[in-house]
Amino acid sequence: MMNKRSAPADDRLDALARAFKALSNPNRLQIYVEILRRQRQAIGPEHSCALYDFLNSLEIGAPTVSHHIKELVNAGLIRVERDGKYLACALDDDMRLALRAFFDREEAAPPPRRRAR
Amino acid sequence: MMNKRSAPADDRLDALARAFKALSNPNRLQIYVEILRRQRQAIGPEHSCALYDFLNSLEIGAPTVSHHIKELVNAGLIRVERDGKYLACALDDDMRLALRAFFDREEAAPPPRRRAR
DNA sequence: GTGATGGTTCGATATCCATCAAAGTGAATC
DNA sequence: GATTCACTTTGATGGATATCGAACCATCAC
Repeated sequence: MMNKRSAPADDRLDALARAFKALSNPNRLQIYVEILRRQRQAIGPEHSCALYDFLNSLEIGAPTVSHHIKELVNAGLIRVERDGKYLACALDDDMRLALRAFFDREEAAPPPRRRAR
Repeated sequence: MMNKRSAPADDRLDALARAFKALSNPNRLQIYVEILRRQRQAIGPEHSCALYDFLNSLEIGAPTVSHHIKELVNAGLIRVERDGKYLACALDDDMRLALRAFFDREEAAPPPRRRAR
């Protein structure tokens, strides 16, 4: 019956908590789902998923979308690349699998890589 | 290319967003994990998982733990029963599986039952 | 170059959240 | 029924967050 929590488990849980926080905002979740959907349908492996794609289906402005995308990146949920004028958002599949494993059963997943704050 | 989002998908996403929000706080996540762990180890199908069990491993007070438990219930993540003086917290397995399915692939899960606010 | 388009950065603001201490409730025990 | 134990309710408070408009930066097309 350990008192307080152990450090490594803490790190892992904190990373998960950050991911959950990123997904806790409906608009951010919607963005994540959209990326997931496009990836799943393999609409285009490249491009797609630029900021303005989300802008039309979400009643929020461009600055807010930009902010949300950054949050998803910081949480390790997606990766982003500049493609000329456009943005190219892609799921981080390691994180997706880590999250799935978390709900599979506890202690099933290796700690996802940390990212900058 | 539907504009704005469709209502039923919205409901489902909102339910997920609420669940993620509940798990976004490290202390609340810790509580959830603890319940998950005890359920997994089948330490005792009954009792266990009372408020004071969490109190010792979390550097927060009893009112806050009480508040967190309520949030987890409202998010549909756990269920709670009074057992005499004590509390009996148990995972909601439907929600756990719905969350797992979400990370499996989008649109794989039936909408989890709604709960009172 | 000039424009236009896609995206970001910067305050500002309004709301929400985690936490606490103090007081309250309800069940067990004496 | 008085005490204790487990928990809850009720403000209060400090800090985080979502969103915006305005200004800014980068890239593409002339």
